Parts: sequence; structure tokens; C-alpha cells
Amino acid sequence: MLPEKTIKTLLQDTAFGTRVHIKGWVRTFRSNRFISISDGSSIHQLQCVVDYEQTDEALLKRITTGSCVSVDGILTESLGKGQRVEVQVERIEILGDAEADPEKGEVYPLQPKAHSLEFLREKAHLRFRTHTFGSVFRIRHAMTYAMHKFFHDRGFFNIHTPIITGSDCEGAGEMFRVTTLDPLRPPLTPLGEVDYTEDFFGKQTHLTVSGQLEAELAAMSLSKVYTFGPTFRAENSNTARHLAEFWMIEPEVAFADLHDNMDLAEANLQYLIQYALEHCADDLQFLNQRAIDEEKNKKKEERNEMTLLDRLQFVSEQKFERISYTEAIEILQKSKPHKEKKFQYPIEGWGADLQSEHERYLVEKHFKKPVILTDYPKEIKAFYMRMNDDGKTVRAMDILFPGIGEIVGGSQREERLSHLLQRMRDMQIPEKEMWWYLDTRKFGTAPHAGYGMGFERLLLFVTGMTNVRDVIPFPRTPKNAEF
RNA sequence: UCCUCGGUAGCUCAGUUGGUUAGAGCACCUGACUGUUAAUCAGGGGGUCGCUGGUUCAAGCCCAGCCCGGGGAGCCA
Repeated sequence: MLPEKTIKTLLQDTAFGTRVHIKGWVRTFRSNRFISISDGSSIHQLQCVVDYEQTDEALLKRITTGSCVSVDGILTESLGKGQRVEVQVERIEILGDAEADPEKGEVYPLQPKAHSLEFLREKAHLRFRTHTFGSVFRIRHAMTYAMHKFFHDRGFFNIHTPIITGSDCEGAGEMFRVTTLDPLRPPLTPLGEVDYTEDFFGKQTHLTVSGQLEAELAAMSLSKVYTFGPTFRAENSNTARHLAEFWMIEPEVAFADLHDNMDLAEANLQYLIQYALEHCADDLQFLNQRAIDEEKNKKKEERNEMTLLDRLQFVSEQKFERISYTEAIEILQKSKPHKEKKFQYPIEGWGADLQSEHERYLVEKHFKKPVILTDYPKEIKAFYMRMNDDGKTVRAMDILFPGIGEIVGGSQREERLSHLLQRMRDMQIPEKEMWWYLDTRKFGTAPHAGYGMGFERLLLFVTGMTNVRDVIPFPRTPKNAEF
């Protein structure tokens, strides 16, 4: 039977003397008397006090770290320090042993001590049971909820864009193929090529790399829409910021220009951070302390100037700096590291894409706050971004966060058919396959704008974790699809 | 994919210029203790030193190739 109250609510309870029932997993068992139990409802455990003299010794032996127990007892004010309430155990039942004897079976791998994140990544099926990952995934949930709430409260409609896509020109990198053909003996055309007309969908299909183009279609009627779904990139990226399967939020707004777009994205980010500060205080407090402890092992120059909580507070209040790409190049050319030739990649001048180190300089050294870069050269941006009157730049915007880099990438979209067609020809995007996208520009086209926000990158910032593989339950990266 | 650092007990790590039987803390087992907070104390078991090959009288240590992981870069969210 499901317990009436979670440990989270019991820890707040003042009904001392009442009988309570809890179920959960043992974190530690101290002094043959104190069982620290977690049910995941909060970062905190409930201490259950067992009378070892009145309890069967064989049963006590089975109360080990990781085992699952059911407890009936009396809620009391704690006699010891360190916790407000505890439960005097009347009856304890082992629901699931966590075998502790190596001769009988495998040892439960999680000990009541700090494990490395790399080790826990290989034990992703069990890492939910640690403080850190419990906190991370409670926060991940809160951010999912707050994301929907943010858009819902502003009159947006959530659109489920397809995960399997028939177009391979979404313009955002390598795609995973989706097929039911026999890989060893695919049907062939007379020319000896694979005959995809025989495939499940009658054409080549892939996993989506973005829901943007479909979201644009919906925005041309529902005005304000957003997607929040999984996204797939078959890039051989091996970094702390990239996943082959990640979650992305893509709002698309009719009648919005680039400024509206920046305002929305800034409000979006600040709302989520404030929501976390307000609703995830316990978990953030834990992660804050965890980060402080971690920093102690680092060199002075690699340490953060602010704690996690300070950073969240700061970013939720500060206006983001907004500058154009052109201004950014000027700042970089006047910068100390440029003059002293400290950049690994020299500033090539106007037109070149910014390197990570340049973005980091702008965000972490020059402005010391989130920066929105706008109006990039058209050559380094996607075909659907709206051309400026100068004919050289497009209405793009990237939001750069300290320690993370690009957290949002967006633009005002090119709504003028002739301009769009010109760009597609320049960049060799096949018009034929994009007929449905071009139709929106033929029939009642409207100015509109949108952006993509990397959910895991947002979570990096909110939780203070430093690798996206540690903010998604089961990370998919090159050479790793375990669990 | 490139650069770089690493892989030694279940975990975290030490292991000197190549040299006898490869160590510590935690975990585990046995016992003691019992209002603890990652409980404490005593004792015990536990190793294909990532894999393959090479150099050498002798390799955890040197060399080559491969596998895996971290950090950085590129691609981007």
C-alpha cells in the first residue's frame, strides 16, 4: 500500500505521537539504531530509530545501504541533534535486500561517501539514489513544469512537432537515419542505389534536428506557439555541452521582431531561474554547498567568483547585455588578450565566426553577465534568418551564458518570399522539398521570430553541474547508448 | 574528428632513477560498543596494475598499437 504521506511532508509534520507509515530506501544505518531513509520526495532523509534489543538480529543485518524498507512507527520529536523529527520504529519490513555480502552476490555499488560523477555515469541506473542526482532530477522536473507554465501563462500553445522527419534540410547538422529496410540486403534501384521508395515511409526519413520549421507553420495561425521535445544530432561531438539526444524548447511568435524575441528569451530564462530559486531552495542549497566543496580542490584562478546561488540571483535580476556582432568584434579587437596575442585564435576581423574563447571573454571578462549577440554576418548563419537592409547581416541572436556559452540561438525569420528564395539558392537548399515551408510565405506571410533553448544547458546553469551528461537521466553520446 | 591528461582492490587514490611478497582510507566480513549524523574501535579477506605485443637478467613504471574515460577545441542547443 502506498504511504499516505511522503517523507517531505512528514519532516514538516508536528503531529507527534501519531502512527505513521513510510516506505523508502536506506541511505545509512548508524549505531545499529538509526536508519536514514529517503523516498526521493526531498533531499532530506527521515531518521527511523529501531530498538535493536527488541529486534531480530537477522533482520537488523539486512538493513543495509541501498535496501528498500517499509516502516511503521510513532512520529516523535527527535532526541538527538541534527533533525527535528524522527520515527520510533514499531515494525520494520525489508521489501528489497541490497546484498552486501560479496560471497552471496554482488555488492551494492553506492557507498555512503562521495563518488566521482564519472563513476556514477556508468551506474546511471542507480545514480538517482544519490543526493546530487536526486536534486538534479527534482530540479529538472521543476524546470519542465515551469517552462510549460511560463508559455501557458503568456498565451502560447504547445505544439508536438514530428520526431521523424522527411526533410533533411532543417539545416542543423548530421541526422540519424530512420529505416525499416534490411541493412544487409536493401532493395536496390536499377542504378544500384538503395531504393527508399520501398522503405516504411516511401522515402528517406530521419530523426528531427529541430522542430522550428514546423513550429513556424503553426505560428502562422496560432500566433504564439512553442515546442518542447527531444532533438537528435548525429554529430561526433565529445564535449560537456553536447548530446546526441537532447531536449530543446523552441518558441515561434507571429508579429514579433528581433527585439520582441530577445525580450521573450530573456524573460524566459529569468523566469525559470527565479522559479528554481523559489521552489527548489533545499536542492539548490545542497548543490550550492556541493559546488563550494568541489571548488576547494581547484586552483584559485579556476574557481568561480560567485557561488551557485549568487550566480542564479545575479542573472535573474540583471538585464542582459545586448550588442551587435559588429560591436563585439570591435570590443575584441580593443581587448587586452587580443593586443597581447593571448587568444589562441586571433580575431580575424569582421566576417569570421567567434571562437569559444572570444565568447567567453565577452561574457566572463568584459561584461561579466549574460550577453545577447545580434546581427551576425549572413555567411555564418542559417538560410531562414531575416536579411537586414545592409544586405550583409541577418537578424540573428545568440544568448551567451557564463560557463556554458550559447544557451539560446534564434532569429527573426525571413518572411519575404523573394528574399527567402534568394538565400535558399545561395546556400543550395533544395526548394522542391521545402514547398510546404515556402507556402507560408506565399499565403498570408507575417513577420515572425523564434529561438531554440537547450534544456540541458539551462540545467547546467541552474544546478551548477558542469557536464550535460549529468543533467539528463540517460545520456546518449558517441559510443554510448547504455540503459 | 583533433589536442591533452589519465586507466593500480568494489570506490577514491599513493606507488621514488625499472629491482624482493604492490600499499592507504572508505566499502565488505568477524567481533566490541551503542543517541548516532558519511557513527566509532580492533581484527580479517580482497589485485589479470585497461588490452595486445615489444625492450630488459628484471616492467605497475620504458616503447608501439588498440580500447575506455576526463578536460580543451570544432560542430551547435
